[in-house]
Amino acid sequence: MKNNLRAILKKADLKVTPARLRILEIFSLCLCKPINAEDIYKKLKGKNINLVTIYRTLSSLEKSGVLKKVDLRKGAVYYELADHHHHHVICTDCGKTESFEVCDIDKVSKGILNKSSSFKTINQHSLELFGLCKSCSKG
Amino acid sequence: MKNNLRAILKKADLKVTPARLRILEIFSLCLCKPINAEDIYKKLKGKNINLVTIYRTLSSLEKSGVLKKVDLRKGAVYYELADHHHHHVICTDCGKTESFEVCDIDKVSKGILNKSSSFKTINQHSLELFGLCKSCSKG
DNA sequence: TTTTTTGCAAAAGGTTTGCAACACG
DNA sequence: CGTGTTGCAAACCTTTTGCAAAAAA
Repeated sequence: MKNNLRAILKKADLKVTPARLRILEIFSLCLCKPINAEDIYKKLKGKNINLVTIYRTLSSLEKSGVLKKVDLRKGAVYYELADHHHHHVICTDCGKTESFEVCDIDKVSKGILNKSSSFKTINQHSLELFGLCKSCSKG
Repeated sequence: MKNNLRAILKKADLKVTPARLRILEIFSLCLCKPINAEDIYKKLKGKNINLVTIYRTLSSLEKSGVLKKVDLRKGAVYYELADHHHHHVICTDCGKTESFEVCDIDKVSKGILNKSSSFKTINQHSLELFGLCKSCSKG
């Protein structure tokens, strides 16, 4: 597993350092929901890793395509592994997050590009659904 | 037109004030692309309206459903009128923004709700496409 | 007149930057 | 050893908050 993480870093042209391994490890264990810099910082409490390093690592990993940003409308930037395409449903009350894989955006994108006079390519998209989970919609 | 704006504020249960009219006016003239607090502040330079007032107004207008937030991945919150449903294609290089109306998310949402054991309702969604415009993809 | 709204100053997040020390390859 | 990475402190930028003065209904 550790080797797997090393490989990811090498492929991304990033040097293998303890901080980066620890951060990547968190993402690989935490498949459930996107996390932000502060979340990671807390999980690494006592491991002597600076918040600044976390921000810088997140940024490098995003630029090299290992992580992607997710907008959860929470005032901080959240990230998750970019390894498989999916999206989220977020409870606007308690923040509960569920993911889903259905996504026809590529079709939509093609249609847009055909009609658009000014866009050439579309390579990313954000799609998040917001609503209420069963516990929060009671009452 | 001014009357139209007054009506919007009244319907939203917000008192009619010069600051709110000016801010709403900007949105009604600026149908093209989402704007943020700072943009509005600049457009109102010399009109003696405080940045704080702008933030508070944006917040009230969003809560009452007149405006909606748009995530353009730019580090600040952008808003636009919530009057008709559409989404955006954003150039990740120069920020050029185009909008489109096609959207089958409601179907997707229904599917998700049917399958989900923990979500009850979905009432909003974000969907933005990111890519390169023709000028930026040259070279 | 009562309740909101506004301005000002200040604080509060979240994120970025400069620079010297350190560590990977 | 050279270049990339880290820690620290400080800066930055966007947004929020407290409070008294001003304005809407």
